[in-house]
Amino acid sequence: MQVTTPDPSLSRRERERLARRLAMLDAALAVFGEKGFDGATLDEIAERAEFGKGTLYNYFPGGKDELYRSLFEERVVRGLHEVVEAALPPGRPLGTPAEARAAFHDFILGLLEHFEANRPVLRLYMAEAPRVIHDADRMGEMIELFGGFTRAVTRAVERAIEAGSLRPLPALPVAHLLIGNVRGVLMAHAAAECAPAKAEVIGALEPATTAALITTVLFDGLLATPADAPTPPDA
Amino acid sequence: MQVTTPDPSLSRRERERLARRLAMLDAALAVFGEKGFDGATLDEIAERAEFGKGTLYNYFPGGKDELYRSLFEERVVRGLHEVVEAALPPGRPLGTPAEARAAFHDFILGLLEHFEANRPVLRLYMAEAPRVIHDADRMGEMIELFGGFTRAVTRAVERAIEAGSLRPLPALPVAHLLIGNVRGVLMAHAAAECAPAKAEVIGALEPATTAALITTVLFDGLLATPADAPTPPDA
DNA sequence: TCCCGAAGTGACCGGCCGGTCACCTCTTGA
DNA sequence: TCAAGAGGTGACCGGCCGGTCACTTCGGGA
Repeated sequence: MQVTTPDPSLSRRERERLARRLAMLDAALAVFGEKGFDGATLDEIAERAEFGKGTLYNYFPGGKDELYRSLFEERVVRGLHEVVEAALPPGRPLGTPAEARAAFHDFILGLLEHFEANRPVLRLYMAEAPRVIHDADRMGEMIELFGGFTRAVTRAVERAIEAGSLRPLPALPVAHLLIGNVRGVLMAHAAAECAPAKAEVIGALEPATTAALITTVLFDGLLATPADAPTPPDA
Repeated sequence: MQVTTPDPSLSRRERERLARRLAMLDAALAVFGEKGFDGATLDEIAERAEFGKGTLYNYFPGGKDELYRSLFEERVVRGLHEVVEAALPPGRPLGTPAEARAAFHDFILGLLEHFEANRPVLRLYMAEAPRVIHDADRMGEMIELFGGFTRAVTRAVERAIEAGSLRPLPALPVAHLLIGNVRGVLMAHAAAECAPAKAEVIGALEPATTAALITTVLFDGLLATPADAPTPPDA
């Protein structure tokens, strides 16, 4: 994640600044992820980033809030965008049911694998995003931040509906459902990781299996059909 | 809610004690719901409940934590149980696809209506439950608390699968998906209520419409079928 | 080599809040 | 009527943490 191409056009000074900024964001991600926004302390973030606390304010004058917002912009939301751009680019054909199914399956799997590989981001997303419910301004910002992602998914759903490969349902709520299903599974991941002793209540969670299940349920439906005997996509 | 049958078998003293306890829980629910666990102060809870702060410790010796846990047990989880008991009792027939569809539709609608009528509980559930990710012990308790609810839904799914009305998929993940879909919509409710200015990004949210949509997607699937023209269950 | 300013630092401050406890009040029962 | 104690109270305490700022360090140019 955050491949940080060194970009030789920058002066040494500038590159150093950028690297330090990233180190601070890394530390902040780790601490916010472990302790949550309120539980995290700037002292601990500064210590892990190996900078004095005062230096944090050079890079993030807005303090804790700005650190937090930057983390959401640069780690959480950017990751979501990368996944949707990879799996559902505007050019990807969705004209047949099989194409639509494959594309959304890739999207679901992409999300699962992305967060599998970025646990601290997952924890931040799962535990800290809902926090903003308590603050209308922050909630507004958050909706705006995630809006681009939701819109991209919605557009893909619209295209598939217009092409006749998906049922003519309202696209926005369908996109929400798609995303919500993955979010639910990711929440279970995070919970299982946090309390491994109770993990059996949650069930198996490999990305591939899970993506197959979600795709089956969402696209083919739960109801039994005559074609059921030759359809064993479960674990 | 919390109908609080006065129960004449109790002495006046005991009834008063119970009433005060409920008043405190009401106040705590309101404050936790508005400010979140960390943002809520015992002073404000005590003030709203019209008791001195010290009195809180007579009723909830464990302080803030116990108040919080009691709220989850007595408001959040109890509400979920009531919904599942009403819509998916062990005796309800699930033998045909139509029966299964109807039962789970009732369940989904029941959840939506329950939280529509209990906004503070909704806010607590949505914003504060994920907080426990940062604490393995609390997460364990929470999983245990919600376990009964999940198990009840899982059993209903199992019954429907055994009866042949649902596809033979693993029941537990399917139950998670069911619950997760509703949770996603409820999250959108909470978000829209918090930042009404941005609500258009989220879409319409009446319980009946939403329940119909979720049921259609989950049970019939998203893929277009030949029977699509005569199937307009959208808003 | 020395000077200067940009960058880094961490001790300190002020406010906040969970929890305590010495005091008060009000009921009860004799 | 009054004594006793159960129950209620809120001022206070101690610790914590976000944010500040006077001081130090460092690098680069003259």
